Amino acid sequence: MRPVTYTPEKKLNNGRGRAGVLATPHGTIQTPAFVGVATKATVKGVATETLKELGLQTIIANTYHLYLSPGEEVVEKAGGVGEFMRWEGPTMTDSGGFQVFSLGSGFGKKVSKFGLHGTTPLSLDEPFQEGGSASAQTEQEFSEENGLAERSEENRGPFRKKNLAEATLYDAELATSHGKLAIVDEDGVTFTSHLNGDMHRFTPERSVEIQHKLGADIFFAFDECTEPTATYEYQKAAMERTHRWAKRSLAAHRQNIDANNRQAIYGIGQGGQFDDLRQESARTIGDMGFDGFGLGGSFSKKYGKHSLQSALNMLDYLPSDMPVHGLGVGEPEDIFLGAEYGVDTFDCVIPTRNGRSGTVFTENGPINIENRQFIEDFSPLDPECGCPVCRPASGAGYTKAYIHHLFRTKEMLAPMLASQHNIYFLVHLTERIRLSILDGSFESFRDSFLAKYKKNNNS
RNA sequence: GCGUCGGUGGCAGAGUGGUCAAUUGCAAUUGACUGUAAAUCAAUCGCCCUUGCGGCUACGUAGGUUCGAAUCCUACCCGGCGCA
Repeated sequence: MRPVTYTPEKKLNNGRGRAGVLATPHGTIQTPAFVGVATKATVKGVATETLKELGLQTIIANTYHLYLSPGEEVVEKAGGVGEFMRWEGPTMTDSGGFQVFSLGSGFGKKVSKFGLHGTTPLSLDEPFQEGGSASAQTEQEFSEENGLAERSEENRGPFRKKNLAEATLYDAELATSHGKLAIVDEDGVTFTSHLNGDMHRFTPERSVEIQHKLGADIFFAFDECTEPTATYEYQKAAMERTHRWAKRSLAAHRQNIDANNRQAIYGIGQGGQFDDLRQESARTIGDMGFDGFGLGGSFSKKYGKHSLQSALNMLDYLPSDMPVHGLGVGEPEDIFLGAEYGVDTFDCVIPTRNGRSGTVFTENGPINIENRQFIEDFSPLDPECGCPVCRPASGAGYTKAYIHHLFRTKEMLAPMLASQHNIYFLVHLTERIRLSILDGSFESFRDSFLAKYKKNNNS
């Protein structure tokens, strides 16, 4: 018996979307469900005991970030990521593959033909022919977008001699180039920080090893998330590499009997915006024997409106009843879309990231609570919301004017309240979608919700 | 009263003859954010408009020097400090 099993309860007429139950060693998840993002073993701004109050059933932490700090051994000693943060429910960890994308695109990701034991290091300045850089974004552009100051804190990880040694073996020049690149090779990925010179290396086996120590109920195979705008050739190469890594991730997991009894591994499908690649990826990953499937990619609006839609078609080629997780899918419209196509669980930073910058979800579309117009608005964030911020058990909820004031005065309670409200909003939206699937009203619920939600912002 | 230093856009504070409608920070206005290098980032921020290497008004007030002044000179007003 596998540690995580999925049981569908009811399907939509399209034969794709469904409601079901995902059973894990730490409890069941009623799906579709929204998963809280706890990258560094904390949902930013929300105390663990509050998470349940918001309706979250599960959280997902990040391998790369916990490896950097406090280190996977510490988390293991703490009893696993769930125990570490005193979360009693089901947990997930992401593999760190996304960092190949987010760090790599920032630094001008390069792909090396030479593996760990290659004799001739690839010149850092030389464009790689087999697909080339996945990103046209320059380092300078990146700096302007992201701000240098924030990087140093994020990258201030423990210095690891072992990784430096590996990386040095891999490419001596990297040590003195101050890590302007994330370098992908057949064996894995070398990450470097140009601010502090730290080097880190992930391979599928290493990612799985770390995730075993993190101990989540569900974890992901190490993949390469690509820039959605990358060329067909690159997407294909990255996808095939991801498939090879998936096989290795799975093998590494199956070797560990103990972990096999306690943890489930999901394989991640890629393919960018190309239907044939997506199809191939679903078939390949679906046939490998994973416990579940991760819909990989990056579906930010800036990459076009229908990138998610086309990626979702790949789910048709998976074994039926294989649980599906939508990685980084969380805009209300996208949750509807995902649920319609059979995504069971969704994780997304958007409730907390947007919450921290003052964007608040409401039934009538998102608002920016910092805007001047709310200075004397004494109504709740969303009149129809039942969250602890809008409607605490003790009485009247917080008003827009109050939260507006908290943001204006930079009080730490401001992003906390906004994040909590946003999490509740998405959790309960997903829950209502689940209920609508169960009672057969999905389409009408979707249409009425979106009509209202999009009325004031036709995005 | 004498001496001295200083009065710059909402605030703080650069600039000290032309490339200054004026660096920068804060505030303000708006926008962005989809497996978190994010309690972050971006744009705008004197007035007018045909939005342009455009016009106008501006650097305490009033004059002056100069082809040209926020920048130099004179007087006055105001403020800090020192001495009476």
